Amino acid sequence: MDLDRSLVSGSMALLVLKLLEERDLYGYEMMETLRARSDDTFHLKAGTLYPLLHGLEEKGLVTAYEREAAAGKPRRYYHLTDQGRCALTEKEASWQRYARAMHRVLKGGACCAGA
Amino acid sequence: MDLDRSLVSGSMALLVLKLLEERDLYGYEMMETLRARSDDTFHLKAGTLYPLLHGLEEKGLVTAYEREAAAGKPRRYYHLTDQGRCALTEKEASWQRYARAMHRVLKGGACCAGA
DNA sequence: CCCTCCTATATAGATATTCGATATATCGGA
DNA sequence: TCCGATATATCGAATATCTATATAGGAGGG
Repeated sequence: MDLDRSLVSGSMALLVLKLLEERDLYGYEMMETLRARSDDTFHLKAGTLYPLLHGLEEKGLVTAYEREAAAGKPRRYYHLTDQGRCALTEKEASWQRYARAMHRVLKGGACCAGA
Repeated sequence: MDLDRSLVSGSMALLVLKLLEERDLYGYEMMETLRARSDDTFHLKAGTLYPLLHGLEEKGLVTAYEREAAAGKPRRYYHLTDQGRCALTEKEASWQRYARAMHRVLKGGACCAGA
C-alpha cells in the first residue's frame, strides 16, 4: 500500500505540516491546536510529535528556532520551509486521492450494489 | 491516536469487511475487486491480505469455507458473520469521523484561516 | 519439454508509525 | 511542599503493512 504507508499511517506528518502552513508553532501548541481543530478527534501525543518534528527537520521540511516564553521552559518554534510546503502539497493531494478511493469503495457496496 | 491506530492504519480490514458485505469472496478476488473499485488506488498485497483474513477469522468476524475452482487450486471463500457486520458498521463510523476531522484541519488553514 | 506467467494461498522477516512510560525543568496554586 | 500544567525529549513496545519466498496447478511460448 504505497499510498497508505506513507500517508494514512503517516497522516500526523501531514497534519503538522498543515498547521505550520499558517504560522510558526511550537510542539506543545501543535498538540492543542490539532485537538481543537479536529474537534477532539486527533490526540497527538508528545511521544509521537517530538520525534516526528526531529524527522521533519532532518528532511529539511521545517527549521527550528528557540524562543524564551514569558514563563517556563523556552519554546522551540518550527517554521515551514519551501521544501516543506512542497511536501505538504503532495501529501494533501495523496490524502484526497486516498479519501476519494475509500469513499468509492464504501459507497459501492451496501444494498443495490451495482458492482 | 486511538482512532488512528486501529482504524486508519487498519483501513484494510474495513475495506475487506466492506467487500464481504455484498457477497462471499476468496482472497485473490478481493485484491482485484479492491483495486478495481478504488480506481487502482489500493494495491492490497497477498502478504498483507492473507494474514489479515486469518486474523478476522480468529476474531469471529468472518468464517471460511473451501470450494474447488474449475481449474487451479481450490479457493478459500470468506463469509461475513453477524459479528463482522457489527464491526463493519463501527469501523465505517470511525472512518467517517476520522475523514471529517482531517477535512476540518486541512480546510481550516491556508489563507483566511479563521482558526 | 521446459520455462515463465497467471491464478491462489501461505509464512517469515523487515520497516515504519504511533503509543505508553519515563525523564528533565519551571512555574503557580493548594 | 507536593502536585499539576507547561514544555521538550528519548526509549521500548505494539501494530500494520511490505518484500521476499514457498507451494501448487494450468496455460502459452520457445
